[in-house]
Amino acid sequence: MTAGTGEQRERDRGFDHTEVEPKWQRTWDEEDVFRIPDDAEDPEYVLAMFPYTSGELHMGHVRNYTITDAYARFERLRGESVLHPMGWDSFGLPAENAAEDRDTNPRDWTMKCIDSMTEQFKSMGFGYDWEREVTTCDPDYYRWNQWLFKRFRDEDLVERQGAELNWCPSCETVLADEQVEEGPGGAEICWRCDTPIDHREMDQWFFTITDYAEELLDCLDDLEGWPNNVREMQRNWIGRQEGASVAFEIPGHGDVDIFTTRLDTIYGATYFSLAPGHPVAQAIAEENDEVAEYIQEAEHADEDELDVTSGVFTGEYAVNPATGEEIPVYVADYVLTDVGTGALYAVPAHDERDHEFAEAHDIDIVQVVEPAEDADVDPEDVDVQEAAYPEDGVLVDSGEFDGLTSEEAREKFVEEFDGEHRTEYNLRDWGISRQRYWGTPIPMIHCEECGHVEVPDEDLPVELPEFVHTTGNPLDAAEEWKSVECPDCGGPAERETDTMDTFVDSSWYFLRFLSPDLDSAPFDSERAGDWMPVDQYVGGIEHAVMHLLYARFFTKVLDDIDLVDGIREPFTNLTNQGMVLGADGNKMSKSKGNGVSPQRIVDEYGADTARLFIMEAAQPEKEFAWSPEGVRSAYQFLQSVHGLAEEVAEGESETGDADGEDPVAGYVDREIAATTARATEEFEAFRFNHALQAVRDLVSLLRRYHERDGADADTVERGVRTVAKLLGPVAPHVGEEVWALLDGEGLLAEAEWPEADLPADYDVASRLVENTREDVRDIVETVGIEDPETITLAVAPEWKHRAHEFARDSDADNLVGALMGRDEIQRHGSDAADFAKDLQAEREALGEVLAPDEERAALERAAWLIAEEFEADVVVHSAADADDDLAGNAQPGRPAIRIE
RNA sequence: GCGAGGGUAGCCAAGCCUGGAAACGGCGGCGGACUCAAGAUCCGCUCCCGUAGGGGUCCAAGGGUUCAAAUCCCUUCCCUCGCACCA
Repeated sequence: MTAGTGEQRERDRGFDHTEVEPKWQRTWDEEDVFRIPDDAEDPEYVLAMFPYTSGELHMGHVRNYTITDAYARFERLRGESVLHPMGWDSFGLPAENAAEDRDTNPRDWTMKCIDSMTEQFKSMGFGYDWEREVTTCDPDYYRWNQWLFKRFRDEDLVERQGAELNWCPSCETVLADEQVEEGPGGAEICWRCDTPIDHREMDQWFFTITDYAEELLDCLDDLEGWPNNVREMQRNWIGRQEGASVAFEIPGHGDVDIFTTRLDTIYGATYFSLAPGHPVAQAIAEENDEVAEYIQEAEHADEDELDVTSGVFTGEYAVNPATGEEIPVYVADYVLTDVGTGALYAVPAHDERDHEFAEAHDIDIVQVVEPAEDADVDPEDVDVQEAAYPEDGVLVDSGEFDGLTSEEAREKFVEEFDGEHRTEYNLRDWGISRQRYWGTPIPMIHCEECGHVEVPDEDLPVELPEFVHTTGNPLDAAEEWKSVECPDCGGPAERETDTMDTFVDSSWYFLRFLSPDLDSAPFDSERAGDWMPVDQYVGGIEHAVMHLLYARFFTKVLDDIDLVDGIREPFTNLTNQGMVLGADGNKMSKSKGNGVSPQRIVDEYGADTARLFIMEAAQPEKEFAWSPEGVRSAYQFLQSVHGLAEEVAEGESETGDADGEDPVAGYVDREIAATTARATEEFEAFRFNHALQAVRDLVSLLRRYHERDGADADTVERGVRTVAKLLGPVAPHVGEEVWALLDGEGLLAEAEWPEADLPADYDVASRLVENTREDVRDIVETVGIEDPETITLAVAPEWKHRAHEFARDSDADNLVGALMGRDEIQRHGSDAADFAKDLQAEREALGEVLAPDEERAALERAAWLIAEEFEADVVVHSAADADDDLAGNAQPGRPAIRIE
């Protein structure tokens, strides 16, 4: 930074953030402003997704945490108890990698990161109850992962399954399905390191989240405080399919269950297809080399390597229970082992993939459904030999069932062919085993004699041993730690060396915040019943499926084992904050060099500037680009507010017209009230940028008024105090500073939010004023009046207002007639007739207007703005005071204007 | 392909649910005030025409409902995101 630049000088005149910000941070801390006592009743629970302990706060974090901090502060000012805690998602592979790179161990590295991040959080002025800090890698935390694992096991929600699993060769661990992403060319890659994954057959610990699939899906409909896209992503992920299963006999191999959503097409089944992984396919392979070869090929092929129509005839035939016919059995790669039952009957006439396959293998195509009468397709135009007809319709060629609709047939056939209704889900059980060190040890022991034995509760936590540098899993290398006595038989046994997926940690951390030090249970159940669910949860969209689904699952289980009282969803309202892009509009990245470090901005401009800029830039869900001009503008605005406060504080507190009759002060007063109302509404709706815009407008007005001769000092001071409060949630340090300058009572952080009622007729009056100002400008401009001296405004006469009101309420067919039938109007002769016609023309669109005297008062309050703008005298007349020429032009809500 | 969300002035973007003013803001541009000047700040203007507040044309395109449509309904086109050999 160059000393002596214009900006530097500017800064010397205003407040110095490097001094002001730490001062207030210390004060809040000393005063315990953000503490929430355990006996608080149903506080507002405001939560941001806790950060992974990378050691560095980036812009995304700053945005995330500014949003929750602003909202928490806002709610606190409104008199709510607010729970706004922070913790550390501190287990995970990056710590191990960092330890390897730096010749240290994951614990020390993580703790250092936490220290440094805590500093950064504090320098941003985020108001957390640090007494409730939670750290997942602390044995006092993860012992409860272990305890919960055992309770889940009591409920039969833990299973040991052998399965083919996703293995990341770089991370040397398995990954959950949710942690596998699609890379270039359709390859499956690791979500962390983008390494293409392998598949390995391993024994793993699973949480049987599928037991909750139905509820997890159904409850999404009621999560109205969640964004639609997140709910939709979860619906997709859970993937419910309603269908039926029916058995087909393959002689020599018994009954094979199929799953279908189109049981109505069963008469059109012309072949049968097994997934390569299906047990019957495997059995056939043992005697059939061609099948064995194909299976081998299919299992090792990468995506896209096999043709979509690839498959092999097995030589076997399945019996169609509907027709009694024998249809050929194929093994085909397009049938997936883990979808449905891994077996299906194929109906080429009514399924596009089956059609394609049938054409390639020269299999019959038999139509059994045709368009219903009310369909937009003519049955004549359907040629299933050409293309499949996959829509529902009416059955044909289906024996005695011809004429049934598809829907009726699906229902009927379940009974008819001895099948059953069945619901399939895409969701798989949650494999939580990870072959890594830096995680929660799974509290199990393997005994040769007794098998899998739990570690007794009194031996929890199973703590991690010293970290050793090794290839593979350090827990495997920790021989001494590994070897234990079997709790059941006392014989020699070995500890489980897998640790838990770190998503276990984050599935209930929001509950630990309620009672972080409790050592008899993971959390205080009674308090959970009162304080949960989280009212506002803010975090990134990347957790739409994994974290948010797991946390929902945990919450439901915890309720079912009576640890929480009737709370079945953890997060009532969810907001996904948008991305902060680089100034060039691209995602911030090292390679593009467009990143902005929060620390640099805080050093240079202060936390308040960063916070204000971020909150002004866009609504929380929207992305926005970093803008140096925007940052500077935020900084200057804060300086300007502070400057105004200083001037107000220094000025002699003379009161202009102390009697409160000054119409200009009245105007400013109404604007103060209106801004408060507007800002309050916008804060509530999470549209901070709109609230801040209103505050900026008010500050401009206050400055303008303050600089005016005879301005009422009380009014200005009241205005600036209001600004301090409205700005406080977003720019808390400057807010406190301004508050203190004006001798505010106590701390701003603990002050009371201002009353927020919109002044009477505010909207109508301000529209009147705006329109009138625009009209004056329009006239001056169009006519080209060089230097106006007097601007006269005249309000419309009473009778026009009455006529207007009458027209608004009237539903008379002939409005002109109805109006002219009224004596008070009719006696104004042709003026009345003309006006009545005008009213008739726009009768349906007539807006609300003020009464004549209110209209006049509103114009008088605002006259100073016009006077200043044109450096002219402004006179406001009632209809009676104005000369007839002028008054005649006036309409309700539209005063007559004369400019001389 | 299925699903969700979108398309608003030169650019970004509010409004749409709950129909009623060429349509909030911001950026950029233009004019003015302040200044020796520049910057910053403040006040205006920024679809077209207009010497008294007027007229014309507007919210992806087309159609419909209505006294009245950016807003409601239908059709088409385009964009973004999620899911997908899902039986």
